[in-house]
Amino acid sequence: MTPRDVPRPTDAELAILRVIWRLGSATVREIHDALLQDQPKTGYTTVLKILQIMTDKGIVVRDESQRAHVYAAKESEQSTRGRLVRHLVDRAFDGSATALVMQALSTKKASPNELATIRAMLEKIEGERR
Amino acid sequence: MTPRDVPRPTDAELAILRVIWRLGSATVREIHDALLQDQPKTGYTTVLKILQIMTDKGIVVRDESQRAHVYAAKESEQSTRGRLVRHLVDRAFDGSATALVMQALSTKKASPNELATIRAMLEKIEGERR
DNA sequence: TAGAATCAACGAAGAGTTTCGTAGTTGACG
DNA sequence: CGTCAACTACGAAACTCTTCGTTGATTCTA
Repeated sequence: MTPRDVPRPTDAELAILRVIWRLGSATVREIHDALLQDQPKTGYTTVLKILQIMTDKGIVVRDESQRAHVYAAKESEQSTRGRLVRHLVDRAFDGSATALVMQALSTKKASPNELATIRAMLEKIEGERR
Repeated sequence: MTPRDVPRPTDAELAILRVIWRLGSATVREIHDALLQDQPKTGYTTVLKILQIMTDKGIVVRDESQRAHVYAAKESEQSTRGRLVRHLVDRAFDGSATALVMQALSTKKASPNELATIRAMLEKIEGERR
C-alpha cells in the first residue's frame, strides 16, 4: 500500500514506464514497438526481461490472463516524477526544491505560455499560504 | 575543454563532490571526516578509491605536489547541477523543464522568501524576452 | 495437421558501482 | 636509526544494470 517500497526506476525501466503511462497498459510487443520509434534499438527479449524484473520489484503489475501478458504501472507518473525530483533535490540541491526550480528556470528557456503557467502556480501556492 | 565528456557523477561520487564544492578543494582525509558527519559510515579507502576513479573519469583534478593529494572539482556545482537537471528533464519530463518546475513547486512547500526569489527570476526571464 | 510465428522464462555475459582489506611508501620523532 | 602513523595504490568481492541468445510452450495458418 505504501509507495515507499517501490524502488526508483532505472533509466531503462523509466523508458519502458513512459510507454506504459502513455498507453495505460501494454504488452511487451506494444512496448517494444513503441520504443523502436525512438533512437535506441532494444531487443524484444531485453524489454521482456526488464519488465520481468520490474514485476519482481513491484514497479509494474502483470495481467497473465492472456497469452501476451499485459503490464500496468503500479505508481502514477505524477507520483514517480515526484520521487525522482525529491531524490535529485536531496542528492544535489541540499534539499532545497527552490534551488532546483531556479536551476531549471535558468537552464531552459520557457515560452511565455509556460511562464504564465508557472506564475499561476506561484499564485496558487501563495494563496494557500495566507 | 568541453564539459560534455565529463560523465554524470554517481550517487557516491556526488556526495564527495558536494564536500569538495563546499571546501573548494580537499584531501581524502578532509573529505572522509566531512562525510562522517552525515549518516553513512564510509571507509577511508572507499573514499580514496572513488576519488581515484573520479580522477580517471576527469570529474576531479588531483594536485600531487604534497604527500596528501589535494582534489578539486573540474566542473562547477552550478554546471553539474544543470546537467543533472537536464538529464532528469529528458528522462522523466519529456524534455519540459517547465513540467519539472511545476512538479518541484507542487511537491515541496517553499517559504514566502523563496517564492519571492522565484518570482524575481520569472520577471527577469520575462524581461529578457521582450 | 504440420510448420511457422509468437510468446514467456531462463541463464549468462559484460560493464559499472561500491565496498574494503592488504601492501608498500613516505615522513615524523623519540 | 628504527618505529609508528599517515598516505597512496592495487585488487578483489559483492552487487546491480543491461543486454541478448536459447529453449520450450502456445497459437495461428496454409
